[in-house]
Amino acid sequence: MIVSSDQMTSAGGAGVTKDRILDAAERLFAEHGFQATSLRHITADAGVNLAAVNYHFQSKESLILAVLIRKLEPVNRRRLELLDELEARQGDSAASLEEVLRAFLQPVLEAKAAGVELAAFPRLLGRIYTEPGAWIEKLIPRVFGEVMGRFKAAFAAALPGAEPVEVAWRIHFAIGSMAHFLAAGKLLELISMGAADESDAAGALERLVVFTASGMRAMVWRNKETAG
Amino acid sequence: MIVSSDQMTSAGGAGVTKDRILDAAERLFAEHGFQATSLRHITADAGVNLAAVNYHFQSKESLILAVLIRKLEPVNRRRLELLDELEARQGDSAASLEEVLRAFLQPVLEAKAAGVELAAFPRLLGRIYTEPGAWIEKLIPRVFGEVMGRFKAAFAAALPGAEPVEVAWRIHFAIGSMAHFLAAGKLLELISMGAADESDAAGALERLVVFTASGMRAMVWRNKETAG
DNA sequence: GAGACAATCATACGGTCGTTTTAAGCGTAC
DNA sequence: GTACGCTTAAAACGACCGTATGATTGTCTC
Repeated sequence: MIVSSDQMTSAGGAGVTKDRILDAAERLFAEHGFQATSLRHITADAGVNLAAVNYHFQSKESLILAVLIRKLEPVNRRRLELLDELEARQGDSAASLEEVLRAFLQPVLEAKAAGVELAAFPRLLGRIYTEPGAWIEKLIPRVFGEVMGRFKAAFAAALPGAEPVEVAWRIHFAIGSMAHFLAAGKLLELISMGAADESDAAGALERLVVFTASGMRAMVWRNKETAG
Repeated sequence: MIVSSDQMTSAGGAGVTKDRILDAAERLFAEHGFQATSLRHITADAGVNLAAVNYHFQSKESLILAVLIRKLEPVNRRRLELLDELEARQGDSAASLEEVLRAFLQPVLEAKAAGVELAAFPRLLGRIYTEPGAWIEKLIPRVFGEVMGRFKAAFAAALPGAEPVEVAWRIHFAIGSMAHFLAAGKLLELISMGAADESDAAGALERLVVFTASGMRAMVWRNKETAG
């Protein structure tokens, strides 16, 4: 119960309590889901008072948003970094589909490998449009707006001849493979009866890139065949 | 408050209340999720008494299981039907990857097109391994045991040269694309900015089959190239 | 008709939830 | 040294949760 004084200064040491809440919330949300995790669990785990949540964040919803944003921001920043490098290296010519996919997928799988629990987010994504009130819709443009725009253009450039609508379908399927891997990775062990290792980040990335690149390209070819 | 007498006979008319509960629960679970849907919501929506849930089902968990099993059984029966037809038609030679995929995917998309709300299940799948107590793990073998076994063999036959572990990876990715389409179909409209139509069942099936078939095959080829 | 029986009813129990209120502790500025 | 932010603390609020209980209903069997 002894707290050093610098924990409470407003000018000096920054909000320790706030970060403790965020850390505990992130851990518990990932483990039990959002609804099932109560503020009392979080504050008990963080060793802070219950009321601190509603003081630093205004509500549980805002806390969830803060946790997700903090978790996803570095991933998306790394994605844009890789895409920047890629485009700088390519110059005028378009980057290959595999390279764009790698830039998109690698930061996520890296984060997963580094122990960041990302399983909660795909689950949340699927829930956004079915939850009453759609309380979190504003998260999408805020967190994914830039990434979505940049990568849509990159994918379109890497898939010449595909209409924008078809590019969207392919991106959607590719995200699906990734999201399902993140959210239900353990299911892989069940399908393979223990033989496959979901924690093999490098192997997973390579397999994901090959799988999605081929799937996305196949749809282009098919389009060309049937339509052109 | 006037109820016809045949609603209460135990011998004659079958459990009307039970079905009303299942219907309301299915609708509300799909709309709000499992945790967020209370038994009071369900019984109010079904127009039955609160205690009826714990009378006909023993607990909320059992109700959830009953809802899911009722919803998924026809889908999986149809899957096996299509696979039976396919294998009977093929005789000794293996069915093509596309055909196996179609048998696997079509019943799900058909059900979705027919208005059966399936979005809740992928979400649940992702949650199974993170929920405390894993209260629903027994659902997987019960509902998917036969389907999983039969289709694993069919996929392996359609992907000659692939080790079982690699087949599992591919199935996992393919399921991911499907599950993500079911769970977050509306996200597609957002990516395409309203141009793509997620309710186009035939188009979705065709795109899914092409995408996943190509992805799964590409991993075989790559394996042959690098390993052979 | 009387009793057995399954189904439905109104109601209550013990808990937990998110949030609010009120008070206290602390560093800083005047 | 005292008034003033900012942060934490303890306790309570009203609401809702899943479940259990005991009475009541209508129907069937004898």
